[in-house]
Amino acid sequence: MPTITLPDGSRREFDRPVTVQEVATSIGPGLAKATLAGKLNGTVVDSSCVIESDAELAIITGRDDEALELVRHDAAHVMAQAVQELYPGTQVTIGPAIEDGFYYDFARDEPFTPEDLKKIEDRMHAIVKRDLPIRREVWGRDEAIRVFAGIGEDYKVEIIKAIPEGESISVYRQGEWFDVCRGPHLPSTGRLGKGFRLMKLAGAYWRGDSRNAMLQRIYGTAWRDKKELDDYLHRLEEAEKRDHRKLGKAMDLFHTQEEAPGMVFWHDSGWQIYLVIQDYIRGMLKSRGYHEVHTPQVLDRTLWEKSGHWEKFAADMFTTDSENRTYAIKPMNCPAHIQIYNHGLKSYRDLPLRLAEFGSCLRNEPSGTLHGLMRVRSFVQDDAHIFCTEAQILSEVSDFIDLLYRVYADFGFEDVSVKLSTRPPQRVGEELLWDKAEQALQEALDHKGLAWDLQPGEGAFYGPKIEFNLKDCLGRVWQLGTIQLDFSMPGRLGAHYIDESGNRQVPVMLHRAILGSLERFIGILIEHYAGALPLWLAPVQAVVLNITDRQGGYAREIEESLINQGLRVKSDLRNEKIGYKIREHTIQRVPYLLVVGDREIETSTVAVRTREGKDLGSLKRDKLCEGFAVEIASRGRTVLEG
RNA sequence: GCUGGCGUAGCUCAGUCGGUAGAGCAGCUGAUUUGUAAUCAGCCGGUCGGGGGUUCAAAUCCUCUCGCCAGCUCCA
Repeated sequence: MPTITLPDGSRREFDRPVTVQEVATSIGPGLAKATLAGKLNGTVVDSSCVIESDAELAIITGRDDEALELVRHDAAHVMAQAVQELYPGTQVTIGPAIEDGFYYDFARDEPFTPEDLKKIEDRMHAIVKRDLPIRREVWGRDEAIRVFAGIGEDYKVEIIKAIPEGESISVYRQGEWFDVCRGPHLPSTGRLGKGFRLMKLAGAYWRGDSRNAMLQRIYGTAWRDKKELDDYLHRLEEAEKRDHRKLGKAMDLFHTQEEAPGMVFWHDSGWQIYLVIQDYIRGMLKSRGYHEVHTPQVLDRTLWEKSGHWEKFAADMFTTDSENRTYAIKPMNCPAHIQIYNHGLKSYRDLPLRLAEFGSCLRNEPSGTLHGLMRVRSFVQDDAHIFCTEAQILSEVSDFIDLLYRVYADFGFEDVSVKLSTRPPQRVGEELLWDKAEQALQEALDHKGLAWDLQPGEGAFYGPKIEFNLKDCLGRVWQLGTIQLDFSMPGRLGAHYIDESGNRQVPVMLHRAILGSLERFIGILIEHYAGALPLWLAPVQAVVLNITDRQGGYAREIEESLINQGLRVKSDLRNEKIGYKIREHTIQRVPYLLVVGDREIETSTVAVRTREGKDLGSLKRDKLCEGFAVEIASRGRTVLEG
């Protein structure tokens, strides 16, 4: 005789087992109609779920966030049904709800075309209209295997076989169509509504393994109603406008071309950003005890054999031959930095030794992974290697995390996700060392009060690591900073120091980068700011615009004086209307437009307009300079005002 | 690397059934001297990613190849 406790604390007693739907009906007809599912003791269940004993229950309606996942999962099922109705013989595999939508992977010899997508979507709407009740059934294992094998669903059979013995096998049925599924689901297909759309086609390996067959994946997005869908589509459109590849072209920052896949031709404006960032990082490192070095691009194969790269990553390295010797273009800087470390005998007094380099690296990334500035074959890292003792790990990692967050904040990034990756199955080094290393990283993270996710087994073979990630405008996550402990390479390459008792010891090496690849970082910056970079980073910080030829001399004078103050300024003296020039430079995201006409000459001022279209009025020249200086020094935290 | 899609002027894009390539912007020239997001007119501009093939004829069809895009796999 269950007593149901509702979210408001009220209780309802029943003299027999009841379903979620029945509880809803007992509360009111409006709620009964709106019921999609229930949350029973914290777990989302079908509205048809029978409650036999006392429980806490919340009714889930379209207003609840939990409804989103139900809708998406149902959309996947409805899509699978539509596909199988339209293309008999197509096998279904898996189809989960994901962020913003859902997908379903199909096995079919013939590829789906974009036109098919439209047909499938139309059929989905038809299935929604049929408003088929969705019913949960529990099948026996053998029966399930027999039925699915009987209709030629080989992948489903494999899925069923993978379900642990003893776990019940639930099948959801909507009309003629059914699928093995853990659930829960909506009460009927009609509840899916119109808030979905099929988005794209893609290949995907069965069980995510590139050795397996390639399936056809159809991605869709699904929301609780049409309006939410439209909002989402609008957000996507806006995000696309921020795409760094598009903006990079429009703002003339860089280009790529066929002859150099995965490599960037930086134009002067883009390179300006690059240089400002390098200068900034240099300043930060200098004040924190780093020593900047510079090492060769190309190193003999034998060095890479010793470091272990040749064996593990030969396919990903570019190589070159000369006079019977084979060289590799460096994919990373660490072996070279160890060479510098190895020059001269090191004492424990020399540690920690922090060697930094804007190291230019080349990696022969698979062609399919290249992506604008985000994934390239040639890039520069703000790389550094810290050689230290085990006892120094914690403080070095902590200092690094402080520095990293300081840098990210200066660039305007607050939303950083942190991951700790621990020992992988294949690794070098003693367990005790791994224990210590993982603990040191974890301690440092907790010490800083950072929220982080654990990625067990995802560490490098030589040591655990912390990753700092940011999302791009399309929601893809990219790694920027990292700090990795390495107990292997220093020993392999013969690094050591003399400890307090006069014994030789192998130092620990910390690989660390804050921005990661400068290319990727600039890509993220462009998208984060939609091209409107803060004043200190903008390639052109201001443009002086004259109204007529009469102010040409004055405009040049302003331009020169600002350049002499170290600002990046241009003048636009073309014989064009002021509106035309303003439009052009606004599109180019120039932070400040300085308009000079006869009035400004008379008063020795400039009329200041921001790229957002805000008119700051006429400012005296020294006030302008001062304002710029403050805005730059504060990294945009204080901006120029009229 | 794998699956699917795409590649036309500097840029954004159109190009029907295979019939010999077009617009806007940019550029150049001229006029206009202009007050806060596009002044007007004229001109120039293409080996249709590249190779091979089918055809009387290919941007269009076939094939190989390169690059780009999306996803998957990978990312020391």
